[in-house]
Amino acid sequence: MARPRVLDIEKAIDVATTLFWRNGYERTSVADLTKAMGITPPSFYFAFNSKDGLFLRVLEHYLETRLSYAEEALNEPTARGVAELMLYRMADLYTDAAHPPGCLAVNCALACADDPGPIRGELSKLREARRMRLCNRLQEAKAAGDLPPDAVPEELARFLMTVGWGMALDAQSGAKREQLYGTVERALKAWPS
Amino acid sequence: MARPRVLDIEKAIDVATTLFWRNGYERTSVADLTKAMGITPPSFYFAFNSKDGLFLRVLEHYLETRLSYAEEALNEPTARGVAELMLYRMADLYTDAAHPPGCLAVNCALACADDPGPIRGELSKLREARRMRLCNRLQEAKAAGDLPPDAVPEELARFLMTVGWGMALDAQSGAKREQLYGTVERALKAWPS
DNA sequence: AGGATTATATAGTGCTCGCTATAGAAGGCG
DNA sequence: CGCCTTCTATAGCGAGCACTATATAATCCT
Repeated sequence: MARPRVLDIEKAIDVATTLFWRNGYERTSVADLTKAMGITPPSFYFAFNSKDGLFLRVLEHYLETRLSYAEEALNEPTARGVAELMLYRMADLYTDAAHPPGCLAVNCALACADDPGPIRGELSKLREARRMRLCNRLQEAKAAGDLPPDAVPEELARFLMTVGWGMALDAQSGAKREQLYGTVERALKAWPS
Repeated sequence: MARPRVLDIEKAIDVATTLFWRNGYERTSVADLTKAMGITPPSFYFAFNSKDGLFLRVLEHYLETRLSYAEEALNEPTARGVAELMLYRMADLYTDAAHPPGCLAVNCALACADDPGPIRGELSKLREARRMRLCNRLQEAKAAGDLPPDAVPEELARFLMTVGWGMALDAQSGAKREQLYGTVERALKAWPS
């Protein structure tokens, strides 16, 4: 009908992902985003409605592409394998030179307000959902005799997530992949036999 | 010589600590601070010079009062005791109902810029210093035969700090003290015998 | 009390924030 | 082409930010 759209949404989301990842949600301004995307504010708001709206899309994209990489671990046949692969893939993700260090969700989690906007809630829901999936998988394992009878899936899942978040912070502070691997190996020593 | 100061610096720092702890550095405005302190901006700047200056004092105070509580663990006679007490005290601190949940330093770490101001650098230095102290203590232990010869103090220290940071995030997300205790117990299972 | 001194309060600085009203440029269809 | 639709650019909105210049009030020393 008319002038074709020139903005590449996919690429714009990639750019935004990098900025949010590196600087957090609040420290990334719309001006930064539009400048990096090479567009002007009206185009930005036509495409994404709001900064919040863009961030939610970035988060969704991050969840689908990066975190799913770690959550493939849930398909491992043994509970031990699940724990191992999940931690190693987290360590890989948080130290992937193709992206800023650390975890996008963790890096932004603390930098968002508690009351306004759906962002903090979304991040919290995301963390809870990940732990629930892991917990469910470990419950299956326990039912199948793949974990000792005294193992508490909820506790084990929380432990793994805690180590993962800690590694995300460590990576963002500059820790190298091998150092995270050391932490992973150490943490796995706590896994029930 | 003249009108005596009415502002209670100690109390003002306490108030600021709570605000920074709960909302992070960036989301706490000078207006929020002055309102909570019951003073006006000029008094604020007379007393603290800048928002950064206040934050550094808050951080110093936090380090001396709260974190020293966790670092008393370094005085434990055995390496195992050091690890145990440190993790438990972190869990206690992060779930102390007298303060907002989580760790002030962690809550603010990600919400600060990387280039401007000395804040991020200060937080990073603080984390590094804590790990170094712990690492040195574990090296002593190893030299004294209190840790196996194949133990790597640097790796163990990093592991403990990682679990601590993860717990800080978990607590800030609403985890209860007993749940953190579960994580601590699990983490301690990874400790070399 | 007088007057120097110092903390306070009012009001406002320039800046950046997220966001948008208005107007102009670019292409498909008759 | 001429026109209409759709995207884009310029410019600026009000609000909030960290911070401060000016003026006022309160105290101690003489």
